[in-house]
Amino acid sequence: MTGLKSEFLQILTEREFIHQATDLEALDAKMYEGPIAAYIGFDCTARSLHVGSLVQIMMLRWLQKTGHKPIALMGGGTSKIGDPSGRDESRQLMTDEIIADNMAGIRKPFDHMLTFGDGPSDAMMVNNGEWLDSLKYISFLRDIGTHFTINRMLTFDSVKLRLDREQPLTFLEFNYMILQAYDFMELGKRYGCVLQLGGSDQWGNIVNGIELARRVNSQQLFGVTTPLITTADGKKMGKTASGAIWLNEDHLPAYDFWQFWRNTQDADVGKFLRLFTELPMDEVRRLEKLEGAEINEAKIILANEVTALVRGLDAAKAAEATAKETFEKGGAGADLPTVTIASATLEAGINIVDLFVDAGLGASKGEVRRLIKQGGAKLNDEKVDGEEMTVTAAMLLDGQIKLSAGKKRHALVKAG
RNA sequence: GGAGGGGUUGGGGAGCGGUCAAACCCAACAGACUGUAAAUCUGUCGCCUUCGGCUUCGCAGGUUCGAAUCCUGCCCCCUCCA
Repeated sequence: MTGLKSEFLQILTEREFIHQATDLEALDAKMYEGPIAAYIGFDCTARSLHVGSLVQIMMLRWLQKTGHKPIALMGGGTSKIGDPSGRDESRQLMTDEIIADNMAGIRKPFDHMLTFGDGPSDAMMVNNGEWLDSLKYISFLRDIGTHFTINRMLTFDSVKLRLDREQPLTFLEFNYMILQAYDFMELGKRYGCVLQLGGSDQWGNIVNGIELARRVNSQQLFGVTTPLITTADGKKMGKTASGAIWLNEDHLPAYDFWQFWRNTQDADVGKFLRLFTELPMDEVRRLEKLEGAEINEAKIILANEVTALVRGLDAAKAAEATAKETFEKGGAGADLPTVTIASATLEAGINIVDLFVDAGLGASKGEVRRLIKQGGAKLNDEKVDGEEMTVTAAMLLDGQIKLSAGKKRHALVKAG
């Protein structure tokens, strides 16, 4: 776009990652001059990250690809406090065990997506518990606390919002921004990290770190934030009926993950290709221009690319094969969710409604009955037209029965 | 501490003694149309085997033939005053 010189910032700009940035020209100059280290912090509040964090991880990848050093900071220490940004209520305090457990879960996708090691552009994973856990209160207050005025802290959105709504903000949470600021400075000191990336909700926290480093060390640090990613109809991306789109396989099977991307709205295809794949921009522009049924090609590519990135190539291929088999050939792909029913039960016969519930295609029998009544239930691709139907082993085709609820939800039943 | 207002089915939000499983909106789900898209239209949307039953309207009791609706106690939230 404009006269940016560094490859990293050019890419980020072109792919529309940047929402706000501090002193972009100076940062650009520095990144053009030579490799830098940059970090993003991740909360350890769940066992897996979801697609909301994928934007951030993509930035780390680009950082690595363009020769810089990405640091993934695990908030092992700060998660004991809880970030009040954008929240009306305090987080539940978490125990050390839970945090450690979460951290182990969150780690997983990073191994796919970044190359870790000791080389100059190898990624690092650091836990801020390393320095936060052992802080000495009085000396911390004297060294760091003097650089923060309450007056200013009260003006930050994360704080102001709570106060305006007269929601309690504990002193514990009030300290969060100071600790995150301290993190930034500490990473600068330890690893020469000069840039913090993050979501737009982290702007305040990032700026605090920059100011702290300037006051304490007269060091110039930089910050870049990404916009909140929304879908074309204005919703926050990544929420579906069945829940968040998790990055971890044990939270969301690869097939479902793939389907999420495959079902992207037309209007979002370009945006998602830019942010969540590394396809060349020429290709992105070509794909997003496709119209009518043709844009489905772009969606499949999107799904393949993202799934391969996050889950690995094999998972992506399996998911694509299953989708193809299921949707294009009307068959039953191996990657569909599968339930096993005891052979004896199946021999004796099981009611269709119960089977749908067992297969997870309905939350209650009532729901399944409704589904049948409305003509949305299928068994081996034949419409189920009565709730009295009994399913028996005789209906197994190649050892399995395919159940469908509507056009998109399928499951396989096997005898076992 | 004082004075008021409120907690209803995923969310918002009606209902204020029977006709209430509870209006309406959103979300969700299914069907039609399509392209595994969006928009639109139609239907559904507590649980259970039924025009039948069961369990729901912060919690626990009570009044009544009958309560989400009235009374008592408790818990939680909000607004205003101090």
